[in-house]
Amino acid sequence: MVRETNDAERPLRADAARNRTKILEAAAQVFAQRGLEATLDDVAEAAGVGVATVYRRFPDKGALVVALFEDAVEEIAALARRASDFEDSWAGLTFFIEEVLQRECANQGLRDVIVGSPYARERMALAKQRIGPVLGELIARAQREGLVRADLVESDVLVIEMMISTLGGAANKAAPDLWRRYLALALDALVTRRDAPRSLPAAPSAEVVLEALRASTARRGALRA
Amino acid sequence: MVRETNDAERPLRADAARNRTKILEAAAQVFAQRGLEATLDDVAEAAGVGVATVYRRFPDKGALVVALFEDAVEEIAALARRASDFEDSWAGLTFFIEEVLQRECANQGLRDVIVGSPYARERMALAKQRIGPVLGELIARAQREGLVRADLVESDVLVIEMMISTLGGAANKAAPDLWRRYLALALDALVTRRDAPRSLPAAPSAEVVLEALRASTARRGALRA
DNA sequence: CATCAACCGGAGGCATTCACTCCGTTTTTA
DNA sequence: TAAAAACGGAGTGAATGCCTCCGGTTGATG
Repeated sequence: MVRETNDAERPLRADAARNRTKILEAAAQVFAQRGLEATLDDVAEAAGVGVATVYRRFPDKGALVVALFEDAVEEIAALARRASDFEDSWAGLTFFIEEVLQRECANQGLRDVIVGSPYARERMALAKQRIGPVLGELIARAQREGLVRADLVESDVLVIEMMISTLGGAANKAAPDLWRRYLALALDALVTRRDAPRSLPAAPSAEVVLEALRASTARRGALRA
Repeated sequence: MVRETNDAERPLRADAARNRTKILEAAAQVFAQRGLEATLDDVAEAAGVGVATVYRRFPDKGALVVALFEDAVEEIAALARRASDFEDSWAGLTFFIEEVLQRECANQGLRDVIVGSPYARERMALAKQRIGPVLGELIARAQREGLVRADLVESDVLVIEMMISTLGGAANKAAPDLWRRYLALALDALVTRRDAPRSLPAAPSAEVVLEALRASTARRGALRA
């Protein structure tokens, strides 16, 4: 799952290698749950390790983030290619949107990376350059076939995913599938025409939704006292 | 526009009253643009006044926020009532959503208040208790008339407004009307059935959109380096 | 089993941010 | 003109967060 020690260097001592793994696992867990705003101290604690040990393996927070998420980003690029191979372009498009959204909602850290965290900014910019055209072509095909509204633009998809994942990630504990409701709603907006609306996954109680709402906008300072 | 000095107290000195006004105006401006995460030091500077002067007039940040936004919140409650008076329930609903959204997008501070900033939390909770039923009834009426999808729920409206205003507020400088595009999209999702999609306000360049995206999720730490 | 490089932990260092206060000076009012 | 009111902005204290230092421990090696 994670690349072993650098190729040209002598292997790590057994305990060091063990700790490196523990760190990556803990980081995956912590960043997924709390996003990149989690501290390396948090990661260290979750790994049952001192902070210094983390910094001994990874020069800084950004390095750890990149190590953790480059696979995930790669996977998204692969999803775009798979989506564009669908016979049914609309199915391909929804496939892509849903798969990405699911990953973003399950993983706040991934979402931060995608939306442009400076910890992995240019890495992500590169990926976007590859994904963009593929996605754009898929949309164009769906439009040619009259399945998707003609005025839809590639960046709309990004925006929609960002809007939904903001809520989805925050709601994760109380209502892990809340995002599916708004995905369904969004998809209904993308088609050229429809008769009956597709059925929506059930909404949780208003309290849960409101709480998710608040959590999702937690720009510090604005929302914490 | 803003209430004068407290009723029972002796009137402020001329310069003090003048400054109080300048502070409120500056705060309105600053909070609108940058949200409640703006500092009282920022407000003071914008007002051309020392921080102490701000604190002399308002015991703390929360007091200033409440003084600034209670009218705006009240106005939203009024909008809900006006909306429910519409003959055409769908028109009423879209009226409400659009008016609120416009205010939220033009005013990040208002958005923070609505979404649950602790600076005005219970104030807002009270307002929601009044607005909720009115909005709920309006939705129910539109559903009875077959205009709005049957599975729409009151909190959905809140969620949609929050999702769009997140983006809209952030995009304010580069693309002040970007939110209208996603509002149009969202409305297309709410109706029971439609043939042609309503036309969408034009999308700005992808760069602008991406930048807005990034700005809108600026949870500090996750996105600032 | 002895040696020592590699590794470990976690207490700080350092820089930043932000709400709020203190106090010597200035302005208003009576 | 003098006292009361108000002023400004440097300063305080409390977080927060990235990262480092260093005295002690542990694992590979002969």
